[in-house]
Amino acid sequence: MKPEKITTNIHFWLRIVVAAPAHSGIGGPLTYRSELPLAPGQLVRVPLGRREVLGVVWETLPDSGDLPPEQARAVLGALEGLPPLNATWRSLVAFTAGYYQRSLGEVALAALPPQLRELTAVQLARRLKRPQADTSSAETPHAGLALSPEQSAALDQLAADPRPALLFGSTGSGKTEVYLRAAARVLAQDPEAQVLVMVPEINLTPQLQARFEARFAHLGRERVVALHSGLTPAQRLKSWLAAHAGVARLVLGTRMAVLASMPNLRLIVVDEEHDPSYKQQEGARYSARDLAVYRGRLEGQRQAEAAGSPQATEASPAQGATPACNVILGSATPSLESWQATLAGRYQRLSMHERIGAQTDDGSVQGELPKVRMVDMNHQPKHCTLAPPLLAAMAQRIARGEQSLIFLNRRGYAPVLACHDCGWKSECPHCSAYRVFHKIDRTLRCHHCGFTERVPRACPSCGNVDIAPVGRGTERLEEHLAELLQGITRPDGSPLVIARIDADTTRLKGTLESQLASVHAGEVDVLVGTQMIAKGHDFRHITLVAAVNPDGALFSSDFRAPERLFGLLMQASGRAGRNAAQGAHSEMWVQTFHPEHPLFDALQKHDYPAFAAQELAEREAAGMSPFGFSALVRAEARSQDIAQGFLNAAAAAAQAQALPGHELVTPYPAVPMTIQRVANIERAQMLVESASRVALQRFLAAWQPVMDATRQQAEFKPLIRWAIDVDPLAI
DNA sequence: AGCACGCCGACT
DNA sequence: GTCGGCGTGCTC
Repeated sequence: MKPEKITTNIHFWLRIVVAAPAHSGIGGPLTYRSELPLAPGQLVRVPLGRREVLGVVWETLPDSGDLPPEQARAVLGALEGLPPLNATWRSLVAFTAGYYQRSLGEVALAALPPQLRELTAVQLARRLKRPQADTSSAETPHAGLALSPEQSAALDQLAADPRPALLFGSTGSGKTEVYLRAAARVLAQDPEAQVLVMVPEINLTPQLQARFEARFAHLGRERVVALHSGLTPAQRLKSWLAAHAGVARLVLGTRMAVLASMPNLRLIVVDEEHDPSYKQQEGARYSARDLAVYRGRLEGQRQAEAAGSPQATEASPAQGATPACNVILGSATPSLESWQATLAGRYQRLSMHERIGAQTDDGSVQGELPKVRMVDMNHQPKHCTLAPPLLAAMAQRIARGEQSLIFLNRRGYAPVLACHDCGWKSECPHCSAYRVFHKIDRTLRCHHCGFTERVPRACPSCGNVDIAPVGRGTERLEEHLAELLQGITRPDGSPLVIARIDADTTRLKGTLESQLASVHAGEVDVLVGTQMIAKGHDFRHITLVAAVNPDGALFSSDFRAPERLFGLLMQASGRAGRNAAQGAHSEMWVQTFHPEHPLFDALQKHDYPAFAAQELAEREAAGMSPFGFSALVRAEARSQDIAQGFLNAAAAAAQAQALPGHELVTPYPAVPMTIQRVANIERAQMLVESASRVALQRFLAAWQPVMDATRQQAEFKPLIRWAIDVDPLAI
């Protein structure tokens, strides 16, 4: 870069972060100069190469530092009217970048709404000038129904104890009401306070948003905003700006919301905290739940400091409020990490187990948990998909005008198409996986790379026309059920209706909503679906839930599979009988070849603590999370040799150089990933374990440059990419 | 990540 | 003769 002439001798030196990945050589902030003083946290436009990019001022310098002054380029301008991102936000970003091994800029810029990068000064000014939200009306929030003793106790404990709280409450125990009350209390105590509520999926935001908006209508319009990737860029910018300006009092969002700028954040709620969606699966692979806990601590520290120092009053006018930012993690089946934290005393546990009837509309009281019935498939007719007793139970429900929900975690018609003559199977030519047979459009589809072909009329290998589907997906189950239940009628004599909900039937926007609506309206007698219907949807008239084939998770190589299965089954059983009148005869059916498995025993008793105790004992013995810490390094190349070779070479280099922390860290040899090849790319991974989180962190930080250097070696040039996943969900 | 520059194949 | 493929390299 040609040195630019410096036209004035008054300048300020700044370190500014820009969006560049860690391996680009500019992982940290870059030095710029400015004629105007700029504060840390200011958003600025800066020249980078030949483009203009958005940056965040990270720190101010007394001089140009180690960079020759003439090489520093001038800041083009600050984004006028935007208050700087505060120190807490910057600490949170710095922690995230460090912990998850990404560059500061990557995390910082990814946390800002994308539209902010393109906006001109004029456009931004217009955005900021928009009428602010109304001032709060004097109207008091409605008194609401009386809380249950458990709910009151939970709220009291929350106010008294600053530790993160695990709100352990079964489906229907009224966790949402606790969130609402806790939020209401914080918002009422401090007119500036903000609350962040996170949910695992975008699907779940509209209903919850409606509920929060109704409850907080007295605060004025636009005080409740949503923040998730389903918003248009303009909406997302609007919500973000409202949160950043402190106008939005309540932000409801998905995992991305944990990095939203909220200058007066006083409460964070993570609903369904065990949900794997909170772990970002690309870019900076952070866990929004873990960051929420960290952020709560940071915000609490900031407020404690603010309360203690005299000059802080301007920033925080709150009087008499407790200097803390509560974090509530809610779940009926907590992650074992959070559960263990309550056992160790790092989190407080708030338990709620009475089932409360619908709070708002029908005013019904106590519901009962459904009875869990295990079906031993060893004692059922061979090769039957649905056991006769289950079918009989379903038929009964239909005749009574009640609904059934049947789970099968496998979409499509059949997972494989096979030739019985020569043994051909519908493998994907680009992946190490089978293509799934979709009967509806007669295609073979690869669920990994998307490769789709019409079903061949005869075996492509031997020409035999006798090729047949093997196994069952939701599509085939739906078809099968129609045959098995043929002739069964509803109370009014009309034929039964079977519907299916999975990723295939809801591809079009809005179809999920309309399908759910028809279930709610009672138009459907039997609903077949994948786990997407287990989450959040409150089906009042379902009195039977069945899991057709949950065995896969019992002996999976993925150590978290049992935890997920237990959660899914508990959640599924919670779908049944939320209507108190029907609760008494609601049932959860589980078909299994392993009825003696302790997981099912705990399930039958609805006993999460027993299940957690079993799992934790196993995890502790194996040194796995939450008793040990791990990271995965993944590499992709055209050949396994290159991908694995790179990982092994990088590990060898780390060993040779005795990187900090190495004596407490164990890298395992590189292995192919479970699905070894996707879209013709070979994938390998290396597990790195340690009993010490700190040692693992130090090791990874030091290892990154070593990996960069390894990458530069000629033999690893063909490597496509590599990435570190800290605290991976699955190994 | 962008976005250059740079050196080899089929087209107005 | 140029348009354009993506390999390599740099950005305060």
